[in-house]
Amino acid sequence: MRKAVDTVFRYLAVLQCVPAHPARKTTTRILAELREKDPEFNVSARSMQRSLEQLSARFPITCETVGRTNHWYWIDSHAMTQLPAMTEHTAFALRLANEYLRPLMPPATLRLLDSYFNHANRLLKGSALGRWANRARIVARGPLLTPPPVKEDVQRAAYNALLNDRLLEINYRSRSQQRSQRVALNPLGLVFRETVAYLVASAWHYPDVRHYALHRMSKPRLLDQPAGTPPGFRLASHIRDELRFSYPLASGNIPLRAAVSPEVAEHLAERRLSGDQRIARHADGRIVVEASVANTQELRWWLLGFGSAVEVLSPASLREEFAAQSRAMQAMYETEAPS
Amino acid sequence: MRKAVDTVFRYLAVLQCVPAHPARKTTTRILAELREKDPEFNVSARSMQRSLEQLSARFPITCETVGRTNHWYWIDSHAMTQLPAMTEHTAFALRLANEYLRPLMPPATLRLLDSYFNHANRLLKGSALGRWANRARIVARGPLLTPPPVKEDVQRAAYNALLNDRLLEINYRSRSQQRSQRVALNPLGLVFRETVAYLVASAWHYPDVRHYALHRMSKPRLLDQPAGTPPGFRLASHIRDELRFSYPLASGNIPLRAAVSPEVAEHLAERRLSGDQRIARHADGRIVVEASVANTQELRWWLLGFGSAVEVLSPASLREEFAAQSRAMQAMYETEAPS
DNA sequence: GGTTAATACGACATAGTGCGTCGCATGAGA
DNA sequence: TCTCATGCGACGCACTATGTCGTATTAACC
Repeated sequence: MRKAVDTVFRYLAVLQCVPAHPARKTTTRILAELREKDPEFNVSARSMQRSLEQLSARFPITCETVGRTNHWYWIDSHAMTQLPAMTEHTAFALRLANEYLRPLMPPATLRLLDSYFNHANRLLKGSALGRWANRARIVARGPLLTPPPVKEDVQRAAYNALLNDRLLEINYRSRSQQRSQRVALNPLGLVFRETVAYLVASAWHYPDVRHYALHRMSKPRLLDQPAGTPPGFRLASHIRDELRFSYPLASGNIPLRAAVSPEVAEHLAERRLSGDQRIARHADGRIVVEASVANTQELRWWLLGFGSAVEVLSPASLREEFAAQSRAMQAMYETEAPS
Repeated sequence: MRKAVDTVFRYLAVLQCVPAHPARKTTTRILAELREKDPEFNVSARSMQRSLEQLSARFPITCETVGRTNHWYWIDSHAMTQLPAMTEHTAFALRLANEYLRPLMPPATLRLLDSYFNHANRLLKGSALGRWANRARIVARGPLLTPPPVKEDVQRAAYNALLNDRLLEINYRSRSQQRSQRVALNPLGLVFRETVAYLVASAWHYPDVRHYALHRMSKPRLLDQPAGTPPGFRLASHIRDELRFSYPLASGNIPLRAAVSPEVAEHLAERRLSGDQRIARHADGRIVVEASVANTQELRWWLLGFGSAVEVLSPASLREEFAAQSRAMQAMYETEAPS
């Protein structure tokens, strides 16, 4: 039964089945995959050949003829079409997302999303929204840190190794040693800390689990040997243990009480620290914030950043930490600056 | 003249032209838009009606008949197809992006991107990558602040007003006043500060430009009157001026010199403060970082967050600021905590 | 309330095209 | 050299997409 809608449907399925550039599929493979996915895919091989040929006239797909068989692929993965089409609002949101993510994500990971951002930009360029570049600004916290560049092949290999549970052989240039060293890693997880991506892995024979920054890797090679997970390994608990000293992620919450300046109170009135946050204005003019928050290092950073605009009242242990911190700082700054 | 496979591609064009749910287009509008885009779109209106009806049988599009005219739209914006299909790596990157953005973006803006994230999640669910939820973690800086919810209609109206240069009438509940007030705003720009979105606008007759938080708006109504931009207004300079006290974005860079702990040095070795950052290890064991950085409030927050692990050496003015800050903190904490 | 414009939709005839089938050419592997 | 797999040209037919016309319904306007 030949209906144009069916044809459209089928063509879309074909287009979705054709892979993006580095990969490719033969005509018969595409047909087989589609037949398997949808049993009512009753077209002859000839029709499939014709479909692909037709589609290649209007979409950026081509075939490379090796021998007698055609291998199909998308030429330009940046040329993207989607149904339904992206709206201007969504395009704008994507543009914002891009700006937000740029200082946070490893560049190689971000590059995977480039086609989306490009698509959004192309859409906005034509419309009145194009001016929005000058009409929206993101005021970020913290300075813009420059993310270290990760080699694209390293990123791909690391993701693949983790995905397929395979050993990953790389040159690793650790911070302490100048020269890089060839190691085979047993990938267990990925941790992103600000802009840096770390592969959580155990080196070849050794049982201990360590962190390897992706940007210090080079010359990746996927080994055929399957990787093994140490019994009982769980990424969440590993992070808690491994990063205990630098970034403790305590499980329990603590009841925080702090006196804050009007500016900070205003800040917190809009973005609450927790669901149960309460802000009370005392008789003496001080504003006290109460909230149960996770007892983390990040909390300390964040509170400390406000300086004298925030005074931790309780828990007593946290107050003592801050008192010690301020004593140390005061001692530091009261001496003359060394040249 | 009905050329070969034209029908099929025309149907595709129609599918791309039909908007996602909240929006909708009439049959004639779709025809007009397509005719304008592609001059060889010589089909009768009747054909277009038939096309849409046919497509609605296999694709999630429907029409709502208001009066005598049909308004078409995609039912389920979550059902998305993109060409070429999303790869697993990209899906994973999107998933990460989602996690990164959640604490940063206004929820309503984030919701515009939901279909992408959902699409990615659906893709990952089936594959081996599904486990990646337990294999990747983002270690963020700062506690998770709860973003204030923005009403969806407010967000849409605000974006539309800015896009079409139209006056926006809303109920605004300012922080100081309990009751909300009806105001007509002249939209000029959007500013995102942490998770809060502000509309930069001037109220009806008044010449001064102010910031209106989106989450304090309700009952939006787009007016037909065109909005006007004050002569010489530029968002970037406005932010610099308006936010001078809370978030100064000074234009010039300052040469920062700071003594840091080994941990902070390690941190900075990976994410550089600036392109010219240098880290020197002095004879007495102290590590000194030099970089030219923007002279902003965020820089102070960020440096202060490290507490006694960072000692600002120069510029002298900045060091004096930090010395004063630490004196104030010390004074604060050496007195007993008030109950 | 009457009139007009706009839109949707059913019916019908016809052209022309998508699809299956067949057969041949070509390249790879045994 | 033989065999198998794939691509591709050709052919014929069924069937569907399309334009046209007429009618029903609604909104808008005087």
